[in-house]
Amino acid sequence: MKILSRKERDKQIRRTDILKAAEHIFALRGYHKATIRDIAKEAQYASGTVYLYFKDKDALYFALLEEKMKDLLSIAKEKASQVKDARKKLEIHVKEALVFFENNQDFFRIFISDENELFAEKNLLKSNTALEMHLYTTSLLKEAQKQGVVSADFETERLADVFSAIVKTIIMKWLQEKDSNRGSLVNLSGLILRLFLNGAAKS
Amino acid sequence: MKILSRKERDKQIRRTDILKAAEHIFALRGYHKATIRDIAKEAQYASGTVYLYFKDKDALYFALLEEKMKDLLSIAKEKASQVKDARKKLEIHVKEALVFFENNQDFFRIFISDENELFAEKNLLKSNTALEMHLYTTSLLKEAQKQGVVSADFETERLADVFSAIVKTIIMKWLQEKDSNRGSLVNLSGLILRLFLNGAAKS
DNA sequence: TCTATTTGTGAACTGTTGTTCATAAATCAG
DNA sequence: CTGATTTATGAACAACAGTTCACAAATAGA
Repeated sequence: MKILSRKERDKQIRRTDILKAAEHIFALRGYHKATIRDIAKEAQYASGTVYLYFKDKDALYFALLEEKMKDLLSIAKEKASQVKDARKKLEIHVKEALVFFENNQDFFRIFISDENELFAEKNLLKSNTALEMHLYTTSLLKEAQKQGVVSADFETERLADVFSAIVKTIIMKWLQEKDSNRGSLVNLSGLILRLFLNGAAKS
Repeated sequence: MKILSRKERDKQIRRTDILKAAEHIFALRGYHKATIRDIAKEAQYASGTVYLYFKDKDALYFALLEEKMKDLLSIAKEKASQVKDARKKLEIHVKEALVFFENNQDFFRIFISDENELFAEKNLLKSNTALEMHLYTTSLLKEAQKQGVVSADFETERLADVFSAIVKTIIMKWLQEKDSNRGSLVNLSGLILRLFLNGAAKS
């Protein structure tokens, strides 16, 4: 039925509106200080309405995180799959992450905070998508080790952690710079790769 | 007066007991979920007593953070000042941090969470000691650049950020390992320095 | 147009937590 | 020992935020 389908579509749109509002408020205030009332207000709904679309605050938060991470992951995988060279794959991976986060700065803030919550509390329930992202990064690096681009001396797991940490750090600091003095985030992909692959020492 | 001095000393001891309890609870639950009641209970006091030693929850939290960071900073500075070579200075710096955090794991969790809170909210009030730590790391790297140990191509600020990020990442992952399979954290100083200075590429 | 169903509302309910304060216990000075 | 001062207590208070729900508005189908 056309009608029912449109109803479904409208429902999705409203759900997305709430997610957008949540993204903004969570990024602005952090999970704990963000209130359902704030989010509802931003989405131009009453607070009760939020509960028609999400079971509770947690479900809203996780839906937001999961869906955005899925977006990033699928984009990155798709683009990187178009080349064979491991170094090039890494480069594309970094660039896609930088582009994505430059376009989703609110989400980046939530993404970063979330990791620490998970670390601080012994909440072991890392989201599936987060795990997938980690696995994917690890697989890229393993391939790079096979191809001789990256030294096989290091444990791939640790490399993945450090690699991600460098990317995140560069993004964080870029976000903290005054808008006026900063160019596009993608310009920093070279810096990231050079630091990760060749280090800081004088060559 | 001897008597007054002992009273003062006892007061400090009680204050320290509360700080210890706070360190444990904050590390366990994170700032927001940690309650004054929990902390008081852990320190074997009633909740009101906490307010005899600290103005409010925030003051307790910041006192904890500041005092521990000061400890770390002064130890690291002292030890590193004993050598001239910039690479050696960096090495000592890393080792001291690793030793300190291995002995203060609860504090490390708080320390990490705090940075992200500061980033998530636009709370620009970074603590003085945190700033001092950053400045100190920067100065070490600047010296390393002068001595030709580290390439002058990079902005020292960014290097300091990345350097700290690598150290923190390695510690975080070490903390997450099962106690049984992990040796002392200090053993990882070589890994950190190699990754930071020479990168992950096959040499 | 009229009724049924879906969707939206926001006041009210509930539990939690930071903080205060009247009271009690402990310690001290003389 | 006694009154004064310091320190500790935990019930009570107030604010806040997640969640529910009785009711209202909007929409669909006839």
